[in-house]
Amino acid sequence: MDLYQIRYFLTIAELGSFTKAADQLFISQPSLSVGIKKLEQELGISLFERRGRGVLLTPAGQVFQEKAQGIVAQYQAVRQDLEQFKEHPTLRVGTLHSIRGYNLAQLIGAFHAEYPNVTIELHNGYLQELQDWLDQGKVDVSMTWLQEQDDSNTSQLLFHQPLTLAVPESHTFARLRSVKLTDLDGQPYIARLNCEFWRSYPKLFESAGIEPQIVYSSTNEEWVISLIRAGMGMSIMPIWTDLECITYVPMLDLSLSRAIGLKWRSQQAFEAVAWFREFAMAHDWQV
Amino acid sequence: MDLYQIRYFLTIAELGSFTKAADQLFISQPSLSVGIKKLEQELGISLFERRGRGVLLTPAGQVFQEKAQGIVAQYQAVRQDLEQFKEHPTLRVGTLHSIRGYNLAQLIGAFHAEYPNVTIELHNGYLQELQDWLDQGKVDVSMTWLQEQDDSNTSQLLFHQPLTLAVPESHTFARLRSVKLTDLDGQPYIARLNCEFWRSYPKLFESAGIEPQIVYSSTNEEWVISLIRAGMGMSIMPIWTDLECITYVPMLDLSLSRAIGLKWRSQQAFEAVAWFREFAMAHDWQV
DNA sequence: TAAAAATACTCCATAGGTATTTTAT
DNA sequence: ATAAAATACCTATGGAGTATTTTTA
Repeated sequence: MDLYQIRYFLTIAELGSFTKAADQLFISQPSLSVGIKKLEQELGISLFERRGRGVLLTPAGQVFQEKAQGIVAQYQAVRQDLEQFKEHPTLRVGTLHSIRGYNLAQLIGAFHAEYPNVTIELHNGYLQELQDWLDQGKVDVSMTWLQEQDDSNTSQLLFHQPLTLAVPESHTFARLRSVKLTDLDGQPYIARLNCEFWRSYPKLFESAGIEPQIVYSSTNEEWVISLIRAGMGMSIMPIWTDLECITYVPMLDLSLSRAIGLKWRSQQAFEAVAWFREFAMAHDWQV
Repeated sequence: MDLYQIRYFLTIAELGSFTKAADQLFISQPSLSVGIKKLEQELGISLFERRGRGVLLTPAGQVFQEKAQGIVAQYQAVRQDLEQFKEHPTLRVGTLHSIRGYNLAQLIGAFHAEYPNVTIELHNGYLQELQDWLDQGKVDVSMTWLQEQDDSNTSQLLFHQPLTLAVPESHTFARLRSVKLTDLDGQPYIARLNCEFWRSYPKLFESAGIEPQIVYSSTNEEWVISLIRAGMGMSIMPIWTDLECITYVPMLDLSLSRAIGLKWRSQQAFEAVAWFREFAMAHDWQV
C-alpha cells in the first residue's frame, strides 16, 4: 500500500466525491476510481458506497478513515523530523571517562560558534565502550586514547599528555624537585580505575619492589582529583593544567604519556564528522 | 512512499545487511539496493552507512527507524481492524424515539441468534435526525415512521400501529366503551413531543372546539407512559400491548394509525442490511 | 436529463529480476 | 581474496492520462 493511496482515500472521504477530490489532488477522476478500486481489493472490503451524486463512506470505510489519518500524520511527522535533522544535525561524540570536561568544553564551545546548526551529544564511556559505540553507529566520532596500531584512515592524533605523580600541595612531596618510584612505597594511593594504564600498574609497582597503600579507588577522574586535593592520597595521573591545590611532581624513573585523538569509522560520510575533525586539529589544546 | 519500502528499510536496519535482508524478504539484493537508494532520494538524506561487511544506520537512519516502526505498526493495526470488521460487521440501526425498546428487543435478540457475528449498534433519534444519519452514512438502516411517498427501493413497511387514547386504569374513562374527541375538553393531557402527529394535534383540538389542559409534555415515550400510569393525565398514543395499569379507550371520531417500517439508502451494498431487512419482514410483530 | 463514477485503452515510470562490476576488509 | 553492495540492463506491473460508457437521482 502506498501512502498516496491513503491521501487519495482521505480526500475523497472528506469531499464526498471522486470528481472534487480529483480536482483537488490534480489527477484525473478515472485515475482515482481505478486507484481506490485497487485499494479496496487490497483491503478486501468496500470503502465507499457509490451513489448517484457523490459517494459515502461504508462502515468499513469509516473504520479505515480514522486510522488512516493517524498513518498520514505519522508519516508527515517523520518527514518533519528528518527535515529537522537536516537543518540541525546531531553529532554524537564519544569521550573517554578519563578526559575531563575542562579541555573539551573549549573545543565544543568554539565548534558551536562556527557551526551553530550542529547539536553535539556527548557520550562518556570507557575505552572499549567507545569502540563498540563507534562500531555500532551509536556515536559518530570519539575522542579517546590512541594506540600505535590505529589507522590514519580512522583516527588522528590531537595531543600527547604526560602522566606523573599528583600530590596534595600540603604533602611533603610537593616541595621536592622530583621523586623516584620507590618513594611511593607505603604511601596512600588513589587508584584511577578508568585509566588506560591501570592494568599495568600492579606489574610496575611489583617490579620496583614497592607496594603503595591503595586507600581509595574511583572510576571518576573528578573524584580522584577531589580526593587528592582533600589530602587523602596521591595518584599517577595525566597532567591537567587547571588544577589548584594539587602539585605535580616529576618522576625520575617513570615516563608515561598517553596519546589522545579522534577515532571514527572509515567511510563515514556524515559531514559534521569531517567538520569536527578539522576543527579539533586546528584547536589549541594547551596541555 | 510505499509501505513496503519502510518494511524493507526496517529489515535491513535490523539485520545490518542488504544481502541478508534480501534473503528474508524474498527479493534480490540489487532490488533492495535500488529501492533503498530511491527511498534515500525521496527523503533527501542518507539512511545507511555502507561498509565493507554489511551496513550501519546513519544518525538520520536511526531517527527514521524509530518512527517508521510506528507507521508499520499502525498500518498493521488498520488491517487488523478491517479483518475484525469483516468477521464481526457492525450494523448501525437508527430507531425512532417513539418506538419502544419492547418491540425491537425481540427482533434484535432473534436476529443476533441467527447472525451471531453481526454486532448491532442502536442509534435513537427523531424523524429528521434518522433521515440525516441515513443520508450521511452514520446509520445503515432505520426503523422509522413511513410516509406515503417513501419508495419501495429504500423502504419497506413492517406494521401499522393505531393510536388511541390512553388513560390511567383508575380514571373514569377506563370503564367507558368509547369516548369522543369532545370528551377531552379540559382534561389533563400529556403531550408526546416526539410524536409524528403532534404538530397536527393543535388543529385537531381546535377544529373539535376543545382545549385539553396540557399538564406535562415529554419527548420520551417511557416517561409519558409513567406519567399516565401515575394518574397525571391522558394522551393519544400508539397502542403498546405490554402496558399494565393503563387502559386504551377507543375513540369514536378519531382514527389514527402510523406506519412503521425500515428505511435504507438505495444501492446500499452492506449485506448485513439485507439480512436485517429480510429478518424484520419475517418477524411476528405482535402489535 | 445531467452529474458523477466506471470502463477501455494507451503510455510510461518503476519495482523487480539477472549478470556483472566496484568497493572495502 | 572475498564478501557485500552498486551498477547496467531487461521485463512486467501498475499508476496516470484521454475518450467513452454506464449509472442513478
